[in-house]
Amino acid sequence: MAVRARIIVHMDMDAFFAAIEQRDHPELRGKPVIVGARPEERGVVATASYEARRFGIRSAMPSRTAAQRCPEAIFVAPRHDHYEAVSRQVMALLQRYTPEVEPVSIDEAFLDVTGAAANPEAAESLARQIKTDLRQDLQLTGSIGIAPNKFLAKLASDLHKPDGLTVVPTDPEAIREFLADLPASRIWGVGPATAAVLERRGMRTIGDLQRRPLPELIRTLGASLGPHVHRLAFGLDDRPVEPGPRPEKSISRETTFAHDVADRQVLRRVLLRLTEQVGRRLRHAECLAATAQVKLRFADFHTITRQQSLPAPGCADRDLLRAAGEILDRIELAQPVRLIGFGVTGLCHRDGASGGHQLLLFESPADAVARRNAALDRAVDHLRDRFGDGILKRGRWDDGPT
DNA sequence: TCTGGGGTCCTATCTCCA
DNA sequence: TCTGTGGAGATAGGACCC
Repeated sequence: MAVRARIIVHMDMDAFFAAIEQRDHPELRGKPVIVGARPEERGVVATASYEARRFGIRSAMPSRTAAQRCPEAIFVAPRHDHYEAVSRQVMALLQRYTPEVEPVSIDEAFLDVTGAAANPEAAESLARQIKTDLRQDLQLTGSIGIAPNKFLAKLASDLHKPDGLTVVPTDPEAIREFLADLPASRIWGVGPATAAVLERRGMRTIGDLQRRPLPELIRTLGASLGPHVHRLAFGLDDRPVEPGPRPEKSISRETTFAHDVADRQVLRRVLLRLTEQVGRRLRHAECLAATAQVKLRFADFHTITRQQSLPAPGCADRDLLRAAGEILDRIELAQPVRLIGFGVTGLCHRDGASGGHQLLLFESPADAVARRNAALDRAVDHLRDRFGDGILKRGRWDDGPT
């Protein structure tokens, strides 16, 4: 019996953050709205409304440039917690149609509707119903692509934004034609650096890639990226839709200074705050981390990361702070710093452990200290959850909070 | 123009150890 | 005891994505 082709839907919300702000604040509707840093700050545009995009404003553009291009633009500070709550509503809405929903980011998801729709026509009608529900229930719009696989569905959802619906043909020859004229950079994994390498070898469009043999792409892009790009150029992609949230693999926090900082004590103070924020998120996620990492970006934009393994996987502020401090002390500050960050990787779930330290029948003095520190961290987290970050401040780098 | 923040994945290199 | 080798893990950085 022949296996029926899969039907994959990709749903991508239109100008998500800006659309939520315009929905919640009617006075912003029809106006150029920019969610992101204010123009006088060092920062960029997170999302621009379609009215702002008409002025050439795009995500990741410096806010200062955006203000120059559109002086009447209204800048709004991002409300990430709110956008995440709306995102959960969107994902719940999609779950009405199939349990096979894979959230890809805060504003997009893949759905495998092979079981829910008998054919592409039925999938198209299902997609129209999703768009109607989004508009009626959440007063938001999204663009949808329907295709035999994830790569093509994502490509299709982007072709007719905003509020678009694009169906990709299923016939391989038609797929090849559909892709041929698109720039090579439309392939997942081909960013500016790889696109430049391809361009230097005369490969500008996906059609150019289709005409090159696999060994040439492997020579050009390597043993991993070469075959990946070759398959996608022909629209071949067998990655399954994986429902449910993805497990976290790292947690980090970073901040860019308004003015570059050369004072090591200032860097330590900021690093302390970032480390505590990461520790709190780690404990909320009930995870332990194996590795701590400090990131510095210097005035000339050169960026370095330095990491070290923790003595044992943990989530206690004291352990994270010790590692962060040791890493920072090892770094020579040849020039002022514009960005500092702290992160943890090598995460594992804290199954059955108490604050990262197993409860023991006969507790050693070190275990007792660790247990008391874990209890202290939990108490501090609880207070900060209720009253905000400013409620407690650590007295010294290696102190408990006071 | 002057370049955020939070992630994932891949690769190269180094170090340690058997 | 010394040397060579290969694998595993740690580390650093680059590219990419939203």
